Amino acid sequence: MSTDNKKKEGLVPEPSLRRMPTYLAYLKMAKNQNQQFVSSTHIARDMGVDPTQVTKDLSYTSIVGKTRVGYEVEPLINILEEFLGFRTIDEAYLFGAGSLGNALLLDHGLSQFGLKIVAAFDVDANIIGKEIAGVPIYHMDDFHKMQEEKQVNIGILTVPSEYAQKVAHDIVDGGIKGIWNFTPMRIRLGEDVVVQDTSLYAHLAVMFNRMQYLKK
Amino acid sequence: MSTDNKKKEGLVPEPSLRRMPTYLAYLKMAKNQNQQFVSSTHIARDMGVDPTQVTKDLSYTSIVGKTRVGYEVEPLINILEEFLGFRTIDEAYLFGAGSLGNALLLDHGLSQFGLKIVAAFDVDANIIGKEIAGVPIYHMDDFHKMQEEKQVNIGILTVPSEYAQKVAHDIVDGGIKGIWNFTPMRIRLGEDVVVQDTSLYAHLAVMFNRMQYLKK
DNA sequence: TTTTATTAACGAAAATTTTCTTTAAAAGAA
DNA sequence: TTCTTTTAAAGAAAATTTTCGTTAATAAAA
Repeated sequence: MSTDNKKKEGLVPEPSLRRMPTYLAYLKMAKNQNQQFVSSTHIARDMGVDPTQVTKDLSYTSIVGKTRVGYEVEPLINILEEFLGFRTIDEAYLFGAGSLGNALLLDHGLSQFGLKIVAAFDVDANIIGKEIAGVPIYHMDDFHKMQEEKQVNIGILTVPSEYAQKVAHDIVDGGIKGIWNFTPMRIRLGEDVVVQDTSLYAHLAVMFNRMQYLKK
Repeated sequence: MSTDNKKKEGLVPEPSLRRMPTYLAYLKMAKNQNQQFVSSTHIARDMGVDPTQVTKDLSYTSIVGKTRVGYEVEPLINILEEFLGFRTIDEAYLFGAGSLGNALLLDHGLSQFGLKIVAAFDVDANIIGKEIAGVPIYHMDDFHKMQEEKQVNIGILTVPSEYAQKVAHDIVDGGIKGIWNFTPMRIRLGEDVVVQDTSLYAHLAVMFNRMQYLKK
C-alpha cells in the first residue's frame, strides 16, 4: 500500500527552494544599486517576509553571514545561482508545441536560468519541420531516434491533458529523468523520475478564491 | 459546527485549492469516457494520491458523495468549475508585453478558465499600437484613463523584475484588486490586494534540486 | 579598552498540512 | 431480510513548515 515511503531526510524543503529565486532577484537589484552587503533583516523588511525565515532558507546553501553586517551580495548571488542549478545549462525537449508550448519557446528568460530547449516535438503536420525561436519542431515519432544522439534528460510537457500520461510514460522510456509538467493532469511515474507540476490554472484558482474574500 | 474556524477564518487551504484543478482535469477525462460516477478511491488510485486527501479536498466544495458509489461526475465538474471561479469570465490587463507576456497573450487556454485579457500595457514604442492575438497594446501611461471606463480588477504582471514593485503599486492605485505576479520579485502591497506569485523559475529551481538526488 | 546595539545561527514552540483511524451509511449478495 | 463489502466523512495523529526566543559574535560608539 505504502508505495512512496521514501525518506525525505536532508532534502531542502520545497517552500524554501521556491523562495530562493525571489532572494536572487532581490540580490541582483541590490547589486545594481552597488550595495556590498545585505542583512537578513534588510531582505526581510524589503520583501515583507519573516527575517528568521530568510536566514533559515539561506542556511541551506553554503553561505555564511557576518554578524552585524549581513551577507556579501556578490558571493551570495553566485552561491545561490550555483545552488539552484541556474549556472549549468541543462538541455530540454519540449513536448507539445501548441499555444503554451509556443509561449515557452518564445520566452528567452529560461536560458538565463539554466534551461535550453534544443528541440520540440508535436504531431501536427502543419508545424513539423518548422522552427520557432530557432528551435526545430520534429514529429513525436522521431523522439527516440533523436534521443539516441543527444541524451537530453529534461522534458517540458505542454501537450493536451488527455495525452499527458501517455507521453510522459513514453519519454521516460526514452531516458527523460525530469518532467516539467504544464498540464493540469497529475502523472504517475516511477520513483526514479522527477515531476514538477506547474499548472497555471492551479495558481489562477488560488487567486480567484482569495479574491472572493475581498468582495465583501 | 465547523472545526476549522480558527485564525484564518475558514479559508480553504492553498494546497487543496491547487489540487482542485487536477481533479477537474481528471473528471473531464472520466466524463469523456462516459463514466457517471467516480469514487475518491478511484481518483486517488489513478492519480497516485491519498484517497482521504481527495475527499477532504472535495469536502470544501458543496459536493456530497454517495457511500459505496462515489461522486456523480457531471455535477462535480460543474461544482468544481463554479467553486474555482472558472465559470465566470474575469477581465484582466497584461502589464509588460515582452516574451513572457506575449506568451500569455498567445495562450488561449486561459479564457477557458475564466480569464480574458482585454488589453496590454507596455512602454516599448515598437509594439504600442499593435495587437497580439487580438489584444491591443497601449502605453503604460494610458492605463489610468482606460481603467476609468473599464474597471478591470485583475492585473497580470510580466514586466522586468526591477519594475515589478513600482508597476504593482501604480496599478493598485488604479483599482486593480488581484495581481498575478509572474516576476521572480516579491511585491509588497496592502492587505486589500491579492497577489499570486507564479514564477516559473521557482519551479525550475525545485526541479533542478530534486534531480540532483537522482544522479547518484 | 569597554560598552552597546545589531545580527546570524540554533533550537524550541506553534501552526499548518497530510496521513491514519474509526464510524456510519448503503449497495449488492446470500 | 440479513450479511458483507465498499465508501464518504469526521476526527486524531503524524509530519512538515513557519514562527518565536535565545545565544554568541562583532562592528561601531563611548
